[in-house]
Amino acid sequence: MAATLKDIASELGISITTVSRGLAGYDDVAAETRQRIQETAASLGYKPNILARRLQKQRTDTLGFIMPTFGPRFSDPFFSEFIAGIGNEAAEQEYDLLVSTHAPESEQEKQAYARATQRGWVDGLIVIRTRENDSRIQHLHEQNFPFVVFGRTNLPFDYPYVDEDGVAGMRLLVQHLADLGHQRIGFIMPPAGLMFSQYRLQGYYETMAANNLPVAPEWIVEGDLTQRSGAEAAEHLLAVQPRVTAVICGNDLMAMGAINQMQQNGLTVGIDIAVAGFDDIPASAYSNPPLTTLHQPIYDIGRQTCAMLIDIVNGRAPENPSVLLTPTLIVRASSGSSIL
Amino acid sequence: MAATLKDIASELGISITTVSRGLAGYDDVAAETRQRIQETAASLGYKPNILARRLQKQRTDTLGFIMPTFGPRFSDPFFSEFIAGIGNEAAEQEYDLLVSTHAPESEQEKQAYARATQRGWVDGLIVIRTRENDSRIQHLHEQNFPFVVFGRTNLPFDYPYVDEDGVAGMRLLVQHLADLGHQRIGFIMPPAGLMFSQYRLQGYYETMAANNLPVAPEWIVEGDLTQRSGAEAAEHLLAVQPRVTAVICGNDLMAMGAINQMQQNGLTVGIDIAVAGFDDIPASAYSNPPLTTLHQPIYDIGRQTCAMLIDIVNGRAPENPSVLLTPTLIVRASSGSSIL
DNA sequence: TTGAAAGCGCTAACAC
DNA sequence: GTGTTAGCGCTTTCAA
Repeated sequence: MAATLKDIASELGISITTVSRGLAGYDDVAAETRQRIQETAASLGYKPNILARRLQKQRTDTLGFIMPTFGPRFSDPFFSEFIAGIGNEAAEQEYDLLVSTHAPESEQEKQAYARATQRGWVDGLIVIRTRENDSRIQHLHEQNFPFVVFGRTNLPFDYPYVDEDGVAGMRLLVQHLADLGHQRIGFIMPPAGLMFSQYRLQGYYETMAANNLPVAPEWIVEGDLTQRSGAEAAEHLLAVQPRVTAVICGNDLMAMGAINQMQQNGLTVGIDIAVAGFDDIPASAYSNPPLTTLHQPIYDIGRQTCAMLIDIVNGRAPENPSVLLTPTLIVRASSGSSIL
Repeated sequence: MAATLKDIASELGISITTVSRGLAGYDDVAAETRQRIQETAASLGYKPNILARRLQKQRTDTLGFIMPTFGPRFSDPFFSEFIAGIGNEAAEQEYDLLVSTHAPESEQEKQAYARATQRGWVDGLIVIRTRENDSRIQHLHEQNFPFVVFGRTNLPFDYPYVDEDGVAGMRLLVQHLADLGHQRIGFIMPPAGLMFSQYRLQGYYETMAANNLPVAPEWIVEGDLTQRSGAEAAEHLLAVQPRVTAVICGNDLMAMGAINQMQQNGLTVGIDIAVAGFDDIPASAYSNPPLTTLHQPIYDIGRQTCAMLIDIVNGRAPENPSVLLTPTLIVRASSGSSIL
């Protein structure tokens, strides 16, 4: 039912080649012929078959993004914003975006990467939520397949990435709390296997040390980035005596869970105890109390990551293949005021 | 560099056809031949070119999802969860998911739909956030292109959809507040152009009337689904005298903004004033106070929508092409207790 | 200015 | 069991 070049050609009694060129706007087609071709194409409702074109051109004009999702109730505002960023950049540069979702480190995820690097699937991949010795990056590197990472990993070769400087971010945050007079600062860290956890943890240790503040092992509790785990971690932290006076959370979602738990325990967050997050998701400005956090420009990071990938798949060297952005400290009521 | 069937064939001195069949596991290939084919394929690192296969088979095994996004800071947890739902269902049934993002009603969105219905792009589309006389649905219907909608619209023909019963949901919620003794109940409605706003508004009117409660026009303020707009709308509502004693918000995000604003005005939400949302995003359980809301199983809706679409693109009639789900009322502290 | 022909990589009907 | 042939729809040399 859908019209092809062949249909137009036979309708007009000319060759497929000429039709193809006429439609493509080549100037070696007589103006009158082109005119007739375009009219016929329009009347037949011709639409090029993108698959055929791609097979011929040997490129898909498609980018892939394999989302690591945890469990069924996967609802992290981070991802909507990131997808909007890469999606808009891709659309502007006329690329399609293929998205798939898999549990991290699962067999399915491996297969998804194996498939994605087949010819004809996508021209390049975006990788996020890096892990230690990230096998995805290892694989892509070995296959010599184009990719850009949001995040870094500890593998002994170079690869293009955009990342936030977690160490610097935590430095700002810990220093802020230390300046307010806090001495016992807990840390609800993100899953240890994620690279950004390590940077944030490192920043925490470094800045505590720089302020001559000791760190008790019980002050560090691991969560899984959800509100629920933040609440559970807070429960553990509060049981440790002498109690911490401030708690830094590895992301805003956990911070919200932690705040909720503290409030249920009768504490007034921002007065009895200080809490801070990481990410500055929109909700953090509207929580009660509003959340002190580190702002990351997720949308822009998405755009930048995508733009870099498009450069790479087109054989252009990215201007800067190792982008490191420092998060901005956003002070709100949850970290309270000086307790000196 | 990548090996093709041709490479394997010439390596082995046999025909491409035999290689193709050997790899596909047809049983009309000698076991020994198949063996050799597979070994050579493995050693050459053969991976089928998906584009060529799709061109031949005349199907893309890909589904499309065009996200309506508003502004750069687009960060709605609803979408992560929905994408996880359709993504997982698609993956299980071996479909790819093509995602693009465009501002609703924009020229780009129109073009995206026009492109998506070209042959070879995707086999079917998922449409969400329906609007009045939704031009997307009109277009897809006219083109006779396979699609499934999450939501409904007011067009005079049938189409497959999954939707929440917004009228029934609001009935539960308004009744809950009326039962608590509230008589002046405000409504921060979602954008009027969205169909679900109309259902929710209708449910609000109907249930107010059923309880013999009058509705003042000033009690209805329109927001844009973001926290910010919820806060602004609340500010307007609070200025109206006599003051409403309860406020229903068209989604949880606006409810959080509204709560924040009320608190800044010195009100204790859940005591001085009741607030409720719609969606039950994970954050609503952890807000302060926790939010009374209507639960929608977004993830399952995503899966169901996607499964229905896959049925349709395969020419199977969906079991039930018009699924209407009633949201569940989740009562939390934000709606307080009886004020009788 | 136009057309014939080859080819992108794969599948499948049909013949041997 | 295996090969020949045609074809999916398009682009692009090369000749005319």
